[in-house]
Amino acid sequence: MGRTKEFDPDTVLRAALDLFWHKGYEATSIQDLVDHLGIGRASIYATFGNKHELYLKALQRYRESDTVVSRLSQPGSAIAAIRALLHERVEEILADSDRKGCFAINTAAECLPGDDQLTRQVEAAWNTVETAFIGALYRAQAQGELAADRDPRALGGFLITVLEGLYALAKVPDSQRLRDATRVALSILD
Amino acid sequence: MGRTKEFDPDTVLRAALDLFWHKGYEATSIQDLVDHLGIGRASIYATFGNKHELYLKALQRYRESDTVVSRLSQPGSAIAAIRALLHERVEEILADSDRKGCFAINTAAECLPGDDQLTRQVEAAWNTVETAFIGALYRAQAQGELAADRDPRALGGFLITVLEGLYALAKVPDSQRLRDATRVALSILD
DNA sequence: CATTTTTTGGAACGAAAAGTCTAGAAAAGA
DNA sequence: TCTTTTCTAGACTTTTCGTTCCAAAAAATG
Repeated sequence: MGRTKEFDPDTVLRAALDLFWHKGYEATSIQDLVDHLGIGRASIYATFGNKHELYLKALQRYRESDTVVSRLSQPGSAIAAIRALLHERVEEILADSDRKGCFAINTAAECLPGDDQLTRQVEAAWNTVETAFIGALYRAQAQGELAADRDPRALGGFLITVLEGLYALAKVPDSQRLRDATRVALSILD
Repeated sequence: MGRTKEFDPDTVLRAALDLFWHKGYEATSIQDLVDHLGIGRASIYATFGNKHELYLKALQRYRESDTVVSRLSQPGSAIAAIRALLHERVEEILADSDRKGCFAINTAAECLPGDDQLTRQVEAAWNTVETAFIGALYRAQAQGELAADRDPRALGGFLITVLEGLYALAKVPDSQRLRDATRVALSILD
């Protein structure tokens, strides 16, 4: 019983994520959200709580929609998957006229340290990605594509550092720099 | 003629930089600045203009105090200088209990794109660092420490990407990850 | 069809924001 | 020493912030 919502909460959350991603936490006002989400103030508060909770949920939504883990755990060559992922991400960055970068980095740079909940989310996000890299590298060793004396853990830490570096530089993208950096970084796997 | 300032503008600017670095642009209010700089509102506006101009000057001040260029152009082995710089920066990141990260990245993540003046400053900052890396790599080739068939430009782009990646991850520092990443990255120069 | 429950848009709230203004204090030059 | 000029502290203004409240509207149940 009772009236049903006129909107799809997940669609609205996705729109909120886009806005936060584009403008950052502090610079995005509730009025901005009202204007872009297509629903009223009261509906925002009733559905998502306050601004901070909404941002937190947007970050969770961002993490859920990230494809790194699935891309790296597909069957087939793990090394090829890593290479394809990095190249794909660089081209994505260069093609994005909005220059939004990585939502996790944007969050980290603006809100960390000092926000414990966001800190935990960002930490978890990066741990997830790093673990995916490490897992892929172990698979690569099993597949004989990575020498047994290489250290998957160290290489995983290296790869996420490079990936986040690329996303950091994405705010002022230079196609040659980003492609060169990717190529050099991947040569580590040869 | 006329009264003299009771404060040293550069000291105050440095303090403003510290505060912006710690809290970010939007989250730092003029009141915060008044409380921390030790001078009155009117003095802030009279000396530095509005908040945005003050932030811009703080960023310029940050760039001027950066030591990457001088560290990389010291006489002696250029490769050793690059290695020392990266290791030093990682230890600096790990030792910084404030977890402020890199002011340029923080600025880029929060204020770019959308602020043309800050964009130009961040772009110039990164170009300066990248150029310093490239110059050091050319010197390394001249010194016979880097093979002649390596591409200093591509390696320079790679090194700044790694450095900024390390700074991005500095918000949730993991000593093993950062040290591993640095070690792997520097193995490129072997 | 009526009742109940929840959503909805917009008005309203107090707090805090950025920036301005004014009165007085202090230093430099005559 | 007296005048002039600039600096300083804090009150003030206007706007915008995040959040709450309220009356009307609409869907689901009986």
